[in-house]
Amino acid sequence: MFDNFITYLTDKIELTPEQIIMVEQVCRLKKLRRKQYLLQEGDIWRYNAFVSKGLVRTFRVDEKGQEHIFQFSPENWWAGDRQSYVYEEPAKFNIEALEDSEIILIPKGDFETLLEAIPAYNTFQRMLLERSFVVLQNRIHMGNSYTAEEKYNEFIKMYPDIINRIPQHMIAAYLGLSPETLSRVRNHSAKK
Amino acid sequence: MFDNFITYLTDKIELTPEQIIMVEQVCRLKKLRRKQYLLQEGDIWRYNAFVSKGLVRTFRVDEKGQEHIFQFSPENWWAGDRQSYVYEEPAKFNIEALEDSEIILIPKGDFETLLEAIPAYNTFQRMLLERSFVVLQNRIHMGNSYTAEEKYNEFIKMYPDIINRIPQHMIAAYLGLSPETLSRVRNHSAKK
DNA sequence: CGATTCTTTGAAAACAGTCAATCTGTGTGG
DNA sequence: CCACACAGATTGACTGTTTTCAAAGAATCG
Repeated sequence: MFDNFITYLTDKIELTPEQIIMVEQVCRLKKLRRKQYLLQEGDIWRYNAFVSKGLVRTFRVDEKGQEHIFQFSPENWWAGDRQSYVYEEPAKFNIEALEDSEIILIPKGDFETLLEAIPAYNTFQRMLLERSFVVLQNRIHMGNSYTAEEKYNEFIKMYPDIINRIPQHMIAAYLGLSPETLSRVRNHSAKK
Repeated sequence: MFDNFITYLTDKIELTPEQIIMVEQVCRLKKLRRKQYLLQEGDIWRYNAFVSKGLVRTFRVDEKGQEHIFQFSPENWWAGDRQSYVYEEPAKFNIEALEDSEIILIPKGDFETLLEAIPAYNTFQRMLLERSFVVLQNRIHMGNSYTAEEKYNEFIKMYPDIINRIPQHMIAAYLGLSPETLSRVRNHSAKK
């Protein structure tokens, strides 16, 4: 039931059989159908969510009603609203399934217990956060210095495996472009 | 000598006298004069750097030769290149003093030892990283959905205390605007 | 198949960037 | 103490990229 997740974990860190049981005991499986929400803006996010199957998007709606996608999470990625999680305040993000998905939820309290009980996991978790930090940093740089075309090229270079599972206008919403601009960029690039 | 830093730390977490000594023993003081560099692109960054006095900027130069400022670090903030630090690869960033500054350097290895020896510090460090993550997240959103004017207003709201210590064209380089655009935004806003 | 959703295309408008010149203030050296 | 040089800020005119609005076409889901 949690095999995907356990495989993912034991791939990264060594776990004793007892520790594996410990992990399994705090896992909860949640199935989502396409278009179903895992988190709605305004609710407080109190989980760590591992996508074991499917694809999920984390997005935000701005004052003008426009959607901005923060992250796509396919299998073996995490999803969540860190701001809501850390500060325990209402989420600004929504999380929605783009495909029928299976999510493993670990409640915040249990997760913290895990980290304390398994030092290697604590270290791994910190590394994960540091890497995510670097990714965000590069996205800021990209946003400030790349043209629309460069942004798109960077995206297909970074995420070649998921582009065909995501509607184009959502890639635009991720890159901070209008759908029309992205469409033009794609066709124009092809011409050259 | 390291008083500022020790005050900062004991303000956040409880430390025994022995632990304080432990911390002090791994600290190194580095004085920088205005325009001096703490890190140059291409070098590997192996420290944790706490600004105990002065002001420092972390920036990157893109292919077109344009500067993009990632962060300003005044007193009681940290500076560094996390990508270089984590992956031990050549830095893409430069760090330069904007004022005569005093920096406390803790070598990577020593810092990790500290975190292991002082669990409370480990937790605090993780919280710091999580908060930084949230800040970056919001900056991405800002970059994708704010106009030039909104970006500037957000900046003065977030960092009212340092705006008068930073030349305007550097604020522009931080926000991803041209200096001319920022100048116009400021005057135009005043008119209304 | 029917309806919705997604993509493409065109034309016009808005926004920010570039280039160039001028203006301002500051600090340095004669 | 003045004059000059230099870095930074402002302004204007122009350009270019991206957005917006609108409509039509294509694809997909139920």
